Amino acid sequence: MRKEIFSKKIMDWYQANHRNLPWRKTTEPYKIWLSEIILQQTRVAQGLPYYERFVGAFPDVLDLAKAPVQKVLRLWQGLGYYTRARNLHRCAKLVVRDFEGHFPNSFEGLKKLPGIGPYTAAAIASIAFREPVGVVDGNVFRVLARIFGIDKDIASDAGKKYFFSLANELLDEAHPDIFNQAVMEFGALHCLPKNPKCDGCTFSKQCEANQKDLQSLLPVKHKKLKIRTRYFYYFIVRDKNKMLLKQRNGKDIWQGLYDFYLIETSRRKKTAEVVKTDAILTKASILKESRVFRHLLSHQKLLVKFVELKLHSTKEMNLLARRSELKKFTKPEISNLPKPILIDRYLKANP
DNA sequence: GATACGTGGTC
DNA sequence: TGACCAAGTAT
Repeated sequence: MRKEIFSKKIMDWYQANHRNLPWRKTTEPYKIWLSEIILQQTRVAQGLPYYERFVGAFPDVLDLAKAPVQKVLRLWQGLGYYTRARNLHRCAKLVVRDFEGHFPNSFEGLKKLPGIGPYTAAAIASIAFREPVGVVDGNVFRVLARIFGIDKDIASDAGKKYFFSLANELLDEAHPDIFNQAVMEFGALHCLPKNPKCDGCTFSKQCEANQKDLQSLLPVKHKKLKIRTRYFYYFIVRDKNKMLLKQRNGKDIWQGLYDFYLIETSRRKKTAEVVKTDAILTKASILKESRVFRHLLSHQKLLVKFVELKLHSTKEMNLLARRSELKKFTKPEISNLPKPILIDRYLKANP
């Protein structure tokens, strides 16, 4: 699609469909900046009341700079990402001190300020100063990836560069403010992440994703596998020639396999702390405890400690067994059970 | 490049 | 219901 066609269509759509938002009624850099910081990773509906309150409390950058940071944080309360509020305040003070209350009027100048990255610098430069620089946010990634059928990974540096360069090629240099907001608004209202409104879309014929039915596959975002860290405390409870085991069920790892009595905590704790959380265990005496075993799964890191306990009576053991759905096994029986590899390692080291 | 940072909405 | 996502930035 020719650049002129794209920009005309998207800006026509914008003129007909855009929301009336307070920061669209001004070109004051202060208010554009304020709105952009508030809207970082934040929906309009959530940020709007905060914007109104900030403008009411701090009509210009000097008011904001003069305020104590606590007052800024108080107004920000509930919005999240609180570093934004601290940087907002830092930035206001810096603008007053170094620039006599005037924001730098260029993309490069703006990007140096705290809390202003490539997206926000481009947004302020284009909207407040009409500098022809393209914005690239989550909406722009999605809209361009779909319409132009781009399958580059938006999480990679190369992908980001590609989209930034494409956005700048397409940009209507005579109306960078309208163009940029048009692409974002189109992504926010029409070309939605799920169930985009392709029926009757102004780009239905030109859109690669619509033509090839790739809407749900674009944009491509390589999701980084995040590895969860879990803390396992295994208690080895023996009584005469029997020991307690439990068959694992549910949706967790090692389904159907057997392991020892397990207490899982959200963070690393001392064994004594963990024992205290259990009425029966706390009365037992600790025979010995192992080092922390590190066990890696594809998407989990287990930090496991084994603790051998001596209960004072068979009665206590039975109580514990019943409450925790543990079962008693003798040693020969255990060797025939399917058990997690970690347990196997421990048993071999401690026969 | 990966990760932390918050809250609220969506399917 | 547990991801996934939302006008990203700083480290």
